[in-house]
Amino acid sequence: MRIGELAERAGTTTRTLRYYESRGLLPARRDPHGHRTYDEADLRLLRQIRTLQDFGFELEETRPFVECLRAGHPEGDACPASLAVYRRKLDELDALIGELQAVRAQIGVRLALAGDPLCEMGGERSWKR
Amino acid sequence: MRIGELAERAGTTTRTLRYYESRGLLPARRDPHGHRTYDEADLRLLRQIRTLQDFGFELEETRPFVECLRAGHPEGDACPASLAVYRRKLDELDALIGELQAVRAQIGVRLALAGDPLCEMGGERSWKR
DNA sequence: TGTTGCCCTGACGTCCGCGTCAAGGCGTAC
DNA sequence: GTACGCCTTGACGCGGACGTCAGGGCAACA
Repeated sequence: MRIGELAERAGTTTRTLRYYESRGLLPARRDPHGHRTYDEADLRLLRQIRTLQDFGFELEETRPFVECLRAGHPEGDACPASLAVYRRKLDELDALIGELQAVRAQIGVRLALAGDPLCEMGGERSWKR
Repeated sequence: MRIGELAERAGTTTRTLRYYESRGLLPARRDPHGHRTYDEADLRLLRQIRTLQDFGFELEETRPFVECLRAGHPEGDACPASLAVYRRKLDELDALIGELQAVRAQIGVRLALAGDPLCEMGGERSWKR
């Protein structure tokens, strides 16, 4: 299949695919016209990238997963390098979530002090006002 | 005081102050040499901006707080517009924290499925591995 | 023959909060 | 005189993941 079809089937754009190729993440074969050609395996790689992107992974962080799939593993996270990225991401998320919860608490306090009766306190247990 | 002193007292840089001025957030008087001149009130405004920036507020979101202080209120969050920003930020934070926790849980599950015995499950109660 | 539709490369634009460099002015100290 | 230190404006750079435009090619269909 060509780039337009792959983009559509993965819910992304041709620009994105060309960008991935420029980063060496998803290289394409070429047909006699110089047009990029992809197969079902490429679609799987692309879906893996998109899933991780949706999780907030940077593009470079998806590389181990892609290479793992290309190495023949059935899942992108079947390789040690992928698991290492998972663990790093877990630590990053924990740190970030902690900071955001601290900020949330601060703002909650200030809202309460400013006399907003709709504001509940307590942090993560009461999300809705 | 001049720009260098204000920057140092607020723990920031002259570049940052000129940028704030270019955004209309912290305009400066000028002395006969054309040099920017600030007073203690400007330092308070600047500290307010920096505090909110540290909280993750965008520069534009700090504007109501600055204007509130400039209007003579003792606190930047004493005005309705500031409180509105607080509430919007709370909602944004809750949404973001929720998403991040969902992602964290997903990654935790995948790590566990991939056979990482060090990984604990359960989301926000067990942050450390 | 012309129009449509897909593809190509190259390059500049976007957002945000500045960092960094260039080129120059003014005042003080040595 | 000249070196230093602070100030000025203007403008380009950065990072990340693309969006968008310019200019052109090739094939199928009417």
